[in-house]
This record gives sequence, C-alpha cells and structure tokens, in this order.
Amino acid sequence: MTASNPLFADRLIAWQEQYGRHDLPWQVSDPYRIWLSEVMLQQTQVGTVIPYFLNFIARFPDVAALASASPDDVLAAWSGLGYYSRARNLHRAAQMLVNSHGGHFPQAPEALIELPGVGRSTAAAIAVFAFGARAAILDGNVKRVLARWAGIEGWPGEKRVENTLWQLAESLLPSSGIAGYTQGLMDLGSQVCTRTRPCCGACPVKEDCVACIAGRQSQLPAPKPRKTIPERHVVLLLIRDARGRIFLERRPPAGIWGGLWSLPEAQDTLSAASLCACRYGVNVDFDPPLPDVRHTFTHFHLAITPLPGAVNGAVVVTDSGTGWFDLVDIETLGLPAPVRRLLK
DNA sequence: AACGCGGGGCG
DNA sequence: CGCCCAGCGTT
Repeated sequence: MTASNPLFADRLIAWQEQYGRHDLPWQVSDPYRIWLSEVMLQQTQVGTVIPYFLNFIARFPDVAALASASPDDVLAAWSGLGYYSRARNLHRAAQMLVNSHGGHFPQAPEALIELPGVGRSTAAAIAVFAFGARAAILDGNVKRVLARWAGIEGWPGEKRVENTLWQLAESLLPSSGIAGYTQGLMDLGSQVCTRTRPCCGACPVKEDCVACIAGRQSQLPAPKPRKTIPERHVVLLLIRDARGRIFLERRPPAGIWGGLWSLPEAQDTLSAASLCACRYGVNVDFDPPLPDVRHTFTHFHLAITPLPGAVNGAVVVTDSGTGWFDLVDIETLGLPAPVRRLLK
C-alpha cells in the first residue's frame, strides 16, 4: 500500500460491490449450502459446480438429509465432479454434525477444521460467509493475487512461501465487510487476476501491484518446480548438394542457439520434404534417419534426429539467412556444439 | 501432454 | 515436514 491509495481491502470491497458475483446459488445464509459449495469448489470451477450444487441441494436439502442418505446416493450425486473422497468426507462430516453438534455447524474456524474434508482455507471460508468471522482464506486464486500484488517470490506450494502468504492474507483482513472482501478476493482471482493473461486494466489494486508495475505477471507466482526436466525432440536436416556442400540456416536472434548458423529444423521426419520445398524451394530426397543424438540444456533435454538428404545440381540461395557451405568452411562458423559434433 | 486445484494420508 | 495422490478442466 502507498499513502495515496486506500487500503487494499477497501478497494477490493468496492470492486466486489460493483463487479463481483452476487447471484451464486450458495450466496445465502444457510451454513449447509455454504459448506457444500466450498467443498465442491475445492477442486472444481464455479461453472462446473453450479448444476451439481443445485442437484445436490434438491436431493439432500439439509445436513440431516445428507447424514441419513446412503453412501451410494451421495456418491451418485457427486458422480462426474471427481475427487470422490470429498463426497465421502462430506457424508462423514454430516453424520458428525448430526451426532456431535446437534445438527448445527460450529462457528469458529478452529472447530470447523475438525470436520473431514475441511482444511484451514475452507474452514475460514465457511466461518466468513456463514458467520461473519474475521478469518483469512488462501486458495489457489488468492495465492496468485497476493503473490502478484506483494511480489512474493517462490512457489506457493513451498512451506516457507505459503507461510508468508498466510501471514499476508491475515494482515490484509478488513475490520468490517469481511464477506464482501473475501468474495472479492475470490472473484478478482478468477475473473481478473487469472493465471494467464490477467486483465490488469480492470484491477482495483493495480496501482500498487508489484507484478503489474514491474510487468512480471507471467513470473508470479513462480510455477511448481519440475523434478524431471522436459524432453524436446527435433529433426535436424543434413542436406547435401551435388558438390557435397551442406545447407545451413541462421537461427532467429532469440531463443535456443539464437543467431547461430545451424541445420534446418523440422518437426518430424515425415514433414521434412514438404518443409524444404515450401520454405527453401528445394526438392530433397531424404535417406532414413540416423540414430538420435541427445543433448541436455539447463531446462530441457533435446533429442535430435539427424535426417540426411540430397538435392540434385547446384541450388542458388537468395535468402541471406541460408547458405551452402563446404565442410572445411564450417569450422570457422559459429555453430551450436551438438550441430558441430553432428557434422563430423 | 502437462499443469492446477485443497485436503488427507503416508513415511 | 515433504511427498504423493486424486479426476477433471484448462492451457
């Protein structure tokens, strides 16, 4: 926050009143519906949840109805939503509520979290929407909003980062208007501060958003680190002419091997001939591919399939980005190491 | 084809 | 605590 901006929470509350969602079927006072919606929304988006929610409520209108239903009926109503342990936990929790809480929901997040299927964030959401508790939620949308706004580095799945986010989420809570604030945070994350292509122009907190100011929306929050680096595959074309020269192409200035001379690259062996005809205007007869060569970069493995081929007669090259080279001249060119190795 | 999603269960 | 899983939708 800067001195010239109203509080983060106040801007979010005002935004939610004007642009947020107010007509969702679980925006009611019934804790049962709020709980059900929060569990359904744990791994599933709003648009998918709505019909399941309406059907579920029609079949099991209250906690008692759910508690006394058969597991099969509950699972049937859940069928298609996925993560079926949610339905089993829901059923168990309904029975706990009937047997141990007189069929009523406890109000404190610390009590709600005891229900199976209710974690810290879901407990807070229920407590906020059903009972007006002053508690912080931290779901995927909120993590993204806060990580961007405050410029929090690191992957939010990492404990250290998550602790920081929880702390921030608590510190930003308003003293009043908690439900509108919490709904606003959710709505902002799902409608404006989206994972890809966020609509920062429509954001009520863009003025002091670290990611927006620095243009780092695509870098925050940091993605989950991959343990196995991805494997990429290219076909490199070893095209010779009648004089034994090799055909090279200068690579685009940005990206892998930027600006270096290299062998033409094809997606696969089958498209190589049409690519040569289309892009270079030469007809090439390709031989069977040579065995793959593997090369490891920092961020991915590259499997190279060398594909030898021949054109007949001399070919005049007009494009300055391509050319025919004698093998002896290639020594003096700037070539990527694996390509140089391949040519030997 | 890989990723993201909240919570639970495991070692 | 870190690690993995669940199932569907999105990218």
